[in-house]
Amino acid sequence: METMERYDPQAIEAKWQKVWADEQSFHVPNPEPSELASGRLKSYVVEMLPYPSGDLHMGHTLNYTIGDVSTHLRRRKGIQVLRPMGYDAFGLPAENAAIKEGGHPRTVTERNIASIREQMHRMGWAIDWGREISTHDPAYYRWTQWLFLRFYERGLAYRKEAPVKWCPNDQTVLANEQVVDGRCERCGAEVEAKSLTQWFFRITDYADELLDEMDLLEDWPERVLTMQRNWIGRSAGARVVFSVEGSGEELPVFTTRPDTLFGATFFVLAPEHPLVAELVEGTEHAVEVLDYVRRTSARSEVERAEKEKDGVFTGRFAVNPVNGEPIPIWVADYVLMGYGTGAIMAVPAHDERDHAFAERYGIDVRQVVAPEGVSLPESGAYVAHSASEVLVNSGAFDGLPSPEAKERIVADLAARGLGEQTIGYRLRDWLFSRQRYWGCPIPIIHCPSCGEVGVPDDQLPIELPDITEVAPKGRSPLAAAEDWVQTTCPTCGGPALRETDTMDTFVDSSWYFIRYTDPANTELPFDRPIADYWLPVNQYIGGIEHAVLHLLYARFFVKVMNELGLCSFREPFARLFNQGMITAGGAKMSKSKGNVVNPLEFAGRYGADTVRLYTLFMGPADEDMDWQANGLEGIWRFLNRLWRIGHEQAGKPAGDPGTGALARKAHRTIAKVTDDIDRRFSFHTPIAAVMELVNDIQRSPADPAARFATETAVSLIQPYAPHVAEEIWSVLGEGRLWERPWPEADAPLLVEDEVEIVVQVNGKVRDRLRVAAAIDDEALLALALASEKVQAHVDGKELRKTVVVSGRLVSLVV
RNA sequence: GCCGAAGUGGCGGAAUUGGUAGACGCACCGGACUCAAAAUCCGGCGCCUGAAAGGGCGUGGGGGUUCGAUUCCCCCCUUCGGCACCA
Repeated sequence: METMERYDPQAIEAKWQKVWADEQSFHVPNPEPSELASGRLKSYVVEMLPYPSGDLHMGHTLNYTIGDVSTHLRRRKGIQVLRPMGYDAFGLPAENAAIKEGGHPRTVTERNIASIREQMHRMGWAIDWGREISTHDPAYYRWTQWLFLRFYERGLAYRKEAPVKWCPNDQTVLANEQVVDGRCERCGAEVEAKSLTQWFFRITDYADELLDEMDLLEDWPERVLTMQRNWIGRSAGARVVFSVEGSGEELPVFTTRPDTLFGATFFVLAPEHPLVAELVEGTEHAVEVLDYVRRTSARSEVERAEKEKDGVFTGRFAVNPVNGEPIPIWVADYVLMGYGTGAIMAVPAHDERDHAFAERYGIDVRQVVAPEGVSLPESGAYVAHSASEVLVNSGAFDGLPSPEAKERIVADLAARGLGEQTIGYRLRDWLFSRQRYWGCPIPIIHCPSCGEVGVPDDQLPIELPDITEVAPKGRSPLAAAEDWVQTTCPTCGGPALRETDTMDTFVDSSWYFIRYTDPANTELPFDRPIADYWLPVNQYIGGIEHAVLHLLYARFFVKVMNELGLCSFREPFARLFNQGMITAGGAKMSKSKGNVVNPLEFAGRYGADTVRLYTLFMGPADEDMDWQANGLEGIWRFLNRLWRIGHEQAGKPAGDPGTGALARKAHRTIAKVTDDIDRRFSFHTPIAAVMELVNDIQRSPADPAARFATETAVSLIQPYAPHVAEEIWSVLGEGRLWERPWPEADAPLLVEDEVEIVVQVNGKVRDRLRVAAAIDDEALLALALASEKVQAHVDGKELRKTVVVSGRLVSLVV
């Protein structure tokens, strides 16, 4: 036998990567204005852009290989596919690295970008490099600032003093979404409560749209939608106005149980409630109450939640609007200022927390709803509410079912101006200002006479000044750049100061997927017709960790951009795929644990194709997977086998494959691979299917369909392993594989002409018969009954029932 | 506590609409080739029982529906994820 070149992934991969780079094979130009409505098949595939940490990790490899498979498949189906890449370049890691090294964050970031770009090329991903963007580039953040100003003009970005979460380690405030179990999402430090003046986006104005417009999404994982729903936390209830006895001052509360109003036996204010100090001023309770408020503010969130419920009496009373009854007003930290009105009516008979509190302080418990027909137990009984209950002890409302009572009581209050139906949300406004250097400057000027003034558009971008001391000190390091801070007011021309906080990086990443469509635009963030042509994103791919961060913010941004007339779509991402996490030894990979697996290391040993295939072969891409390096061997063997078979078959004439078993297998494989990737988003099962096909070819290399089957296998594996597939194709097929049409299965050949039929007796498999697929049910039943193995179990017993499923089985009951 | 997802050989996993459980791969065992090794190829590989043919059991546990259940229903256990003093 002639000697054959060995499979040498390093040489092959370098060769094809050079071709793709030189020819810009994956560059997709925007359509001309006249082509926008051409009805041409197009698709927009975006993967969450990487934070340029310098090293490509397994998460990137999985993410971008999924995107690559989707992209190649769509492209070869004749669809014009946009698939760009960029860098989420602002943020703490680069800044912290720079502080450690003594360099500038920009230097560190740009070095990392160069490195990660190089590694992406090395993996052979089919990216349109002509649209590369980076969020730290003034040409990009100019438009982040421009968008901020549009939000600001509409009152959707505002500054206020509020209780906020502060990370003592990162020396900056955090958004609610960045606090996990009372800790900083990034560094794990326990967050502190502070009251500071900060910038917010009014995302709460969009709570209903963020919930209701989930209907516009084509296909998102249910778990992400559930997390967003939980996060927004919409609940229907009522606003009921109590008043302070004596002063008449209004004390509105939010409740989901207005039917229990007659059971309110006390009233509670959050310690941060603005009326607390006023209520106790000059009374004997003042010292104790103010002391309690001080102690509470020193407690962390976690501490507050875990300790036993406590509180103090203010000495004042609130008037219950349903019966005029005065009830004592307490201050307790189990009531949160951030939800509802920061005040509650407490109904200890029907709320566990209120009950615990009442027990501790000896407050009355008054039952006001009970299961229908049940006579009232002695006073003080605690009843958890159940499905069907009627009111008791509630004056004119006694006997009414709870749901009806809710409406009637609120209607009654509304008539007196003391209540209304309303909706409560858990979602808070998005706190986006940060006291750090390496972020997008907020384009605002503070003028002693004009107040807060937006920077005029023609002065954008407000560039981040170069400063040497970027370490955080609890206020923005930018404040130290005096030449930069000192400016003139655009309105009055007088001396003024620049805003020194920077934006959260989640602002940068809330619109980048639109910038890709028009990355060089110097007039606008993007051209509306072009953006409308490509968006919404047909396939968005990324990690689950952004379920309520980036994915919620980006949806909010797009809704506002839509209302600003910048685009006509309401949702950014039609379909979302969340890939699982790749762990090492069952644990999340991290530098501190020293268990980081570097894909490039394995690409150096086996080639990028093997690494790409293996990351997808490990398991379902949307589940977590543990990295087992020895599994790579199986993929390596498979590619070597494909290589050998490809070269063997290349020496044979390409005759008629016929309609034999191997030809049929090839067609079935085409159908399965296409369906699995396209419809099921199953990326690992197609690999197994192609392996099966290759195993079959190996068993019968002289089959008339062997060459066709080999071409098919190479063609089907191309989206996963584009280099080796291309190389084999160059000796086996015509043209360039990445430009070849995706194979189509021949429907008649998908049907087997002979099938295996299972015969069950009383539910147990007793025989398997090979029969013609076209056999009719009667003949099949006769054949089954004729089987010796079957007869051994039927054995003269009475046949009670027979079931024949054509092409599958015969089931006999005796 | 509430919500969601999952539990299948030694391991990763497959079984798409209720119809052959364990595809494909790893590991392991045996064989061929080789002076030998590597590579490659062929075969075996759920558990129990049996010389074999076969038989029994088997998809976290228990029940149910069905001719037939990994798949549907009920109860329970475990793991993971989210939310959590949200009134």
